[in-house]
Amino acid sequence: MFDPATKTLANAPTAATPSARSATVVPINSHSIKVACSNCNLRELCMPLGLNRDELDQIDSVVNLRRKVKKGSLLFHNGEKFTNLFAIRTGFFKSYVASEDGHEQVTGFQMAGEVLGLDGIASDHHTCNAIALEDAEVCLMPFDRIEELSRDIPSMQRHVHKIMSREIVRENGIMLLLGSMRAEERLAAFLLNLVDRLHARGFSQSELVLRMTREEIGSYLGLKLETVSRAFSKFAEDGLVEVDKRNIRILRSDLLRDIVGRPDCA
Amino acid sequence: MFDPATKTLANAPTAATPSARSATVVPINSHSIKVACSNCNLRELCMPLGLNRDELDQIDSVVNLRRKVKKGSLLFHNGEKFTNLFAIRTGFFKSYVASEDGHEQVTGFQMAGEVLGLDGIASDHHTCNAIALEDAEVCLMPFDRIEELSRDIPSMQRHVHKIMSREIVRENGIMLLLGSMRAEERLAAFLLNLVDRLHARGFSQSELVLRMTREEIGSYLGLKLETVSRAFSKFAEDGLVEVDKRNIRILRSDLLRDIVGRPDCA
DNA sequence: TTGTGTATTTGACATGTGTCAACATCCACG
DNA sequence: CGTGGATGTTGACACATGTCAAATACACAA
Repeated sequence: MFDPATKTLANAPTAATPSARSATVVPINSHSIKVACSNCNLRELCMPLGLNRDELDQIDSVVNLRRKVKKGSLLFHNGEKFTNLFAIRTGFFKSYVASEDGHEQVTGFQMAGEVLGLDGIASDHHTCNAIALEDAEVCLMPFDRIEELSRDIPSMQRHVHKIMSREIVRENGIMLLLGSMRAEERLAAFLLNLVDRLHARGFSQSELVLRMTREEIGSYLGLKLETVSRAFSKFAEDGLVEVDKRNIRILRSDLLRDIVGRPDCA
Repeated sequence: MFDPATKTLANAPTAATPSARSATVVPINSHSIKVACSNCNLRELCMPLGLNRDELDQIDSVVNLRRKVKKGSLLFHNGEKFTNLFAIRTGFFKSYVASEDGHEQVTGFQMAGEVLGLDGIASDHHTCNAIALEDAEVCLMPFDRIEELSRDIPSMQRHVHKIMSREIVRENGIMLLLGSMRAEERLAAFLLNLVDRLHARGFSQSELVLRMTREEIGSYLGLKLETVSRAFSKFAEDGLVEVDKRNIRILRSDLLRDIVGRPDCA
């Protein structure tokens, strides 16, 4: 039907040396390979702007470990001791909580430049799980070092606060979605949100590849997978999107926006 | 039927001088009235423990304004410039977001010792609204001063981070509730959560007075007010609670817990 | 290549919750 | 001491979404 974006989520080189494949924690030698925050092309997404050379060096000295996470494996899990925040360099994650009876509720999907693990600060232990939906690489940010840096660098401190507040605001939005929207409104909001975030990372405004199953979308949106599937079919039928499995092309984002905005437009 | 708790939410003296009633912002003279954080009986709820005299004095110098908020009036609203966090001293609030079409989604109910306004940090403007459900008094905490303090006092810094993380974790729980629970499970979870928080403040483990309408409960839980009412009636019929308007007595918290835990126990 | 399991779509039907309406109750206020 | 509006309860019915089932397509391993 159409040619979905095949570009990987980050512009970072994906050709990891095969010999390093098996290691899960990779120390970075900042002399040989310049892979520190200071020259990371995602810096503007996950670090404050306007830092001077000295401040960047301080950050580099804190964020110097990477971890590769294979598709399907956990980055952290409920109950695990909290020590690091994780900045996603490449790949795509879902975070979720599990209720006592085993039900899984997806609480978010995270992509390059976003931060995982904020839930762990409250009690020194993670309260949710994060799993890679595709092969991924994350930067480890030891939280006590982040706090030290925040004390030295006010813009860093403000940045950390903004990241946490942003997550609170995001979840407020999800509560609105879960509490008052109907199936098609939810899916429309979801698609627009995803494509916006991808666009901010240099991808198409209209094409996206879903990294998650219908069931995972449904969990996130408080719907069953069949309902998600039907909503996709409805959108396709109405000419709002083209759907080819997980390849989505948005044809009428204006109409999708209308659906989100007005609860009663069928 | 029974005698609901009539005690006000905080143990602080409620007899404000009538002359001060009209003022909305009341500067505190720490010499004449000792009403600073350092001797506030809610300190253990909203400030870090283990601070020394000097650190407490620093906090007192930052948190020195109070605001009275009459029942039904806004503490802050969407779009308003963010400058302060608010610690609730007495009273009860709801926070809510509004969608474009006017729908209101309650995002939380806050009581004494809890903090409001964290949503504003992300963009320097509030993104939700907070309204007093009963006459209330809050302490104003200028956020830039809080950040200064956090740089000087590591335990203060950690405390601020924990408060924000706690909010993230709370909202994760609400997402689980909204995404996967049914009406009675939601209401049971809601009641248990409320009574727990009240109990932590010295109130009964079994009796509570709801400060919000059925409609507000419904908005928070993603239900219509009639559904909330029916769920209350069902609980009463089954002998789990006694319901007399907004006065609730929990008779079988064990069974309420069962309802929350097991989705399919009718 | 064939086989096996996962993911997705679609249909038929069930049901939980929403919608609408009537009524009861209570509080604020004249 | 009434009275009107907000709040809460309950019933009848509608409908959006869940549930169950079947068919298809695809990915991946043998």
